Amino acid sequence: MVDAVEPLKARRIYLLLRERILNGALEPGSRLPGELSIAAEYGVSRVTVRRALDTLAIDGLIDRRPGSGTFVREGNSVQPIVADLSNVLSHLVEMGRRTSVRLLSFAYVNPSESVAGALGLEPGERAQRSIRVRLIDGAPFSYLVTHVPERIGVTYSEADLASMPLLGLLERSGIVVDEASQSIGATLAGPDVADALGLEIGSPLLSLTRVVWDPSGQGVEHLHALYRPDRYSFHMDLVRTGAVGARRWNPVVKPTTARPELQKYKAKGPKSLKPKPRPVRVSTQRRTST
Amino acid sequence: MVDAVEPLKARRIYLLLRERILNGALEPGSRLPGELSIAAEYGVSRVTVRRALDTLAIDGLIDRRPGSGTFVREGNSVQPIVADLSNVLSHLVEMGRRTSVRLLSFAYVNPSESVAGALGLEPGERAQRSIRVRLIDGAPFSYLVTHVPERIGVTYSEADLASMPLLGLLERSGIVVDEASQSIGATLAGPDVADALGLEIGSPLLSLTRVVWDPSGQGVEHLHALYRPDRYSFHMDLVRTGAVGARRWNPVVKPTTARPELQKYKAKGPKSLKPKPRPVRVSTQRRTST
DNA sequence: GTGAAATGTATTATAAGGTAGACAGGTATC
DNA sequence: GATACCTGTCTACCTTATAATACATTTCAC
Repeated sequence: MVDAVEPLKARRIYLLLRERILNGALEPGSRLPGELSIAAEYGVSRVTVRRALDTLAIDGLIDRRPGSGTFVREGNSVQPIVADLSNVLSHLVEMGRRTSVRLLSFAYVNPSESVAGALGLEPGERAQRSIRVRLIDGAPFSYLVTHVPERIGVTYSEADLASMPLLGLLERSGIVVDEASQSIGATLAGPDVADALGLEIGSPLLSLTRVVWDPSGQGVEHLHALYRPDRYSFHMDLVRTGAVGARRWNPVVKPTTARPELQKYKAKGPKSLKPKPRPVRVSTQRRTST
Repeated sequence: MVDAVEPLKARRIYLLLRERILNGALEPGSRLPGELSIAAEYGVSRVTVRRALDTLAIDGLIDRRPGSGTFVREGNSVQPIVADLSNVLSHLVEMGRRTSVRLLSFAYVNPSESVAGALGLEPGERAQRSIRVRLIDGAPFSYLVTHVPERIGVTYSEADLASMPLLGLLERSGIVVDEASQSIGATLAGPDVADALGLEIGSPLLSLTRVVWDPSGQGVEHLHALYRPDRYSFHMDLVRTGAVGARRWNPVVKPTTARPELQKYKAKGPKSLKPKPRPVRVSTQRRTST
C-alpha cells in the first residue's frame, strides 16, 4: 500500500502486523501489545518495531496514543470479495461491481511439462499462454495465467481475450466444457506478480490451479490463478450428511440463480443469522461493497 | 527448513525460489536463469543471489554445475496432502498415513468479538479455546485454533481433545452438527505459528475459517486453521451444469466411500473421472508418498 | 578450438539497518 | 499523588548486508 523504502526486518514485521489487522485477527479498536513486547516477540529491537508501526500509522491502520498504547483503527478490515467455491465471477457483475481485465501477455509457447501433462498435450505441441490481471473497481485482485492448446486458442483473438472471460470464448467456439479439477494453495508474490497486483514482494497469495476438460477428456484449459487474499477469498457452505460413524461434509449446491447475499461471514456470522428459529445464516447483507 | 542466520534480502529471495521449487513452478531438472539474470530480476547484486542459492544448495533443492548453470534437483517437489473441499481427514487414515495431534493450549477465555459474533454468543459468555497442531507422519502441517461455547466445551476433557477430532467429540456429546460455512484465504506465518509448524516467519499459509452450527442455528464451533501449503492443499472436482447462457460449475459430490486415489491432480487430472480413449494424462502417478 | 556464458572465488568500500540505552512526556490505575 | 507503563525522541555505535569489480574455471554450442 505504501512503497516507502524501509528496512527489511521492519518491513517484515510491518507486513505481518498489517496482515493481522486487515484480516481482522487484530480486532479494530483493540490495543496492540507494547512496543517492547512486540520487539521481544519478534526478537528485534524496539527501534525496529517502531519503524514498522510508523508505516502502519502512515497507512492509517493504527492510532498511537502516547502513554496509552497503540490501537487498531476502526473500519479498516477490508472484506474481501467472496467467491463461491465454483469461483464464478458472474455474480460480481450481478452485484453491479465492475470488473475489468488487463491483458499482460499473449503468446504461443512450448508449455512446461506439468502444464502439457495436465492438458494431455502431445510432446512438442504448443499452447497459447495468456497472462491477465483482473481488477474490480479499478483495483487488481487476481493474476491469471492460462494455457490453452494451440488448436483451440486460435479460435479467438487477443482482443477477445482482453474483453471476455476465457470460458465464454471457449464455449462460444463450440468447445463443450465438461469437467474441471482444481486445487487451492498459498504462495508468496514474486516480483512480477507483486508488481501486477500492487503488492510487496513476499506478500501472501491464494493460488488456484484448475484444469478443464471437454467431455472426451481432452484438456481445454489450464489455469493458474493468484489472488490477493485481502481482496478475494473462497467461500462455501457445507452440510453434514451420512450415517452416524460415517458422517461427512457435503457442499451445499445452490440454485442456479443469482444469489445477492454475498458477504464475509466471519465478522458477522450467523448472529443475525441465527437469531432464532433459524432464519437465514445470512446477515448484514454487507455486500462486498468497496 | 534450515535456520541458518542469513541476510534478509538474500533470505527473501531464498524463500521465493524455494517456494517455486517446492510447488513445482520451477520444474525439476530445469535450469534456473543465470545468477546475473536473477539479480537483475530482483534488483539485487549477484552476491546476494548467490547467498540465496547457497542456502538452496544446502537444502538440497538445487544442483550447481559450474559453467553450466544451476538446476532444480529432481524429486523434491513434495506433493502436499490433498484434502477434499469438505476437508475430512478420515481418508488420510484410510491411506495408512498416521496423523497425530499436539495440544498446545487449552483454556476458557473471553472470545474476541468476531468469534463471539460468529458463534452467536451472548456478551460476556466465555468460550473454550484450544490450539492444536496436527502432524502427519511426524511432520506438522496444520495449526488449529478452535473456539467452542463453554457449555459445550465442558462435555469433554482436555485429554479427549488431544486424542480425538473435535467434531467427533461434539457428536459424541450428543451435539448434532448440521451446517457449516467456511472461507479460505492466505496469510503469513507469525512467530508462534512459524515455530509450531517448523517454518520461517513470513512463510505463506493457507487459512481456513469455519463456523459450524447445530440444527437450531446455534453456533457450536469456530475453527481457524492454518496450513502449510507445501504439505496440505484443497482439492475439488467440478462439473459444468446449467443451460447455455447460465452455465456454472458445481462441485462433484463423491460417494461416501473411501477414495484411495488421492493425489495431486495437477500432474494427472481426473483420470478416474474421465477414463476414456484419452491416453493418460497421468504421468508419474506420484502419490503423496514421503 | 574459440567464444559465450555459466558458476566459483576474492577483495574492497560503502551504506544501511539494526542495537542499546537513556530520557521526556503522556495516561491510567490504585 | 505515586507508580507503572506506554509512546515519542535522540544519540551513538556497531555490525554486516550489499554493491561493485575483477578474475579464474568449467561447460556447451558452433
